[in-house]
Amino acid sequence: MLETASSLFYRHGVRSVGVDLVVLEAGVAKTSLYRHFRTKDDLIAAFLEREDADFWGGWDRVAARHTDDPMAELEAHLDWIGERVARPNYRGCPQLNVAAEFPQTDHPARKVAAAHKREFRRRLRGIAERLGASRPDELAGQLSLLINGAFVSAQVLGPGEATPLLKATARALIAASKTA
Amino acid sequence: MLETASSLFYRHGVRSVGVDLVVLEAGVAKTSLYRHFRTKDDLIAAFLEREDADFWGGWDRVAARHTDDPMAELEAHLDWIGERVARPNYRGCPQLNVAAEFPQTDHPARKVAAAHKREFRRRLRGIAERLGASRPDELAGQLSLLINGAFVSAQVLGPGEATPLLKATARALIAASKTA
DNA sequence: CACGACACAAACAGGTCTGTATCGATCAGG
DNA sequence: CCTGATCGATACAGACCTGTTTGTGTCGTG
Repeated sequence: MLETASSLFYRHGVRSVGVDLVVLEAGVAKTSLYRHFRTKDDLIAAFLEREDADFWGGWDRVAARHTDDPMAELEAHLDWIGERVARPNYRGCPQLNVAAEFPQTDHPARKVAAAHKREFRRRLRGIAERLGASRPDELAGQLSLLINGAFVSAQVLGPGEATPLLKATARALIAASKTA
Repeated sequence: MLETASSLFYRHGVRSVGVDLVVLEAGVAKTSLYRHFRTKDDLIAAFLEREDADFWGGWDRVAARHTDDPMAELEAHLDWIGERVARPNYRGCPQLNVAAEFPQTDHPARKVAAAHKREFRRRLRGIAERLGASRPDELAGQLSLLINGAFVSAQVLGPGEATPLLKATARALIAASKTA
């Protein structure tokens, strides 16, 4: 059920998918949905938590293959992210999409999204430290801007452009982070 | 009327603002609104066109002060953008927000947003060429990712962090664009 | 077998949405 | 002063939304 809702929410946007469509597509009764999720807002938050877990699952799988080489790890992450962004049905980062759909920062889903982006920057800072950047938090911020930019720029990027652009940019930023 | 609609749309999101609220706030009749805009979708497209014109108005005003120094022009743009992003009521780039709210790429407002982002990259390429980058289109793509990333990362950036982060990143990218 | 927890189905309540229709007021030009 | 165009106000149509209620079935466990 949550999987069906997640797929619908991601493809068509959270606000344009009603609970009636979710229960129809999932083949469950509306009472069942409301037993597991108190409100639709809770369902949206659960959707983002699921996406969050999926994202870090993929991240950790990549990171585990490069425990001793932070540069290789970062490039592997950018490969993976660039490939995902270039997919034909890519519709942007779900966390950013939901944040754009709900301006209220106290919405339960917004809290999930904010935590996700904080964690994202935290992990980038870890890599920046291991890379020996002189100001790791600055490098993490730069990489965070870069990758979030890629998430929202899929439409304007040419096919296959994302990955090389991400990697070239990251290399330039890392080189600069050591000289200063 | 369009100004009222634009303010409401930007602050609360397009989908959560109904035409009834627009006409109430604008002090006009709904018949008048529908005389000037055939549908709400047309009103949304007009909202983005207005934002587009405003954005390039500000851009051109900045550019006019630095016609002979592309580096100074870019830094001035980043100053202006960073300041805007750091404002307390900043709610992201309206073009990106609407794109996130409407997955259908054939929505009239999506066409305005796509054209805006193409124009954005086109102008950045002009600056990259004048800067003497060896691959100006690549540098423009990098700067485009960077700035769009800043647009969506306002929530996660610390106060006053945006501008120095943007400028430091741009300098690193420009330095790298000349050596390669 | 019996019971309780959970499932589906379907109707409903109360509200909101876009877009239209109707009516009266105002105002400018001939 | 008359006519026509534009405006505001209001009610309405028809659809959609979230969430609840009611009733019926079904399954696993004691």
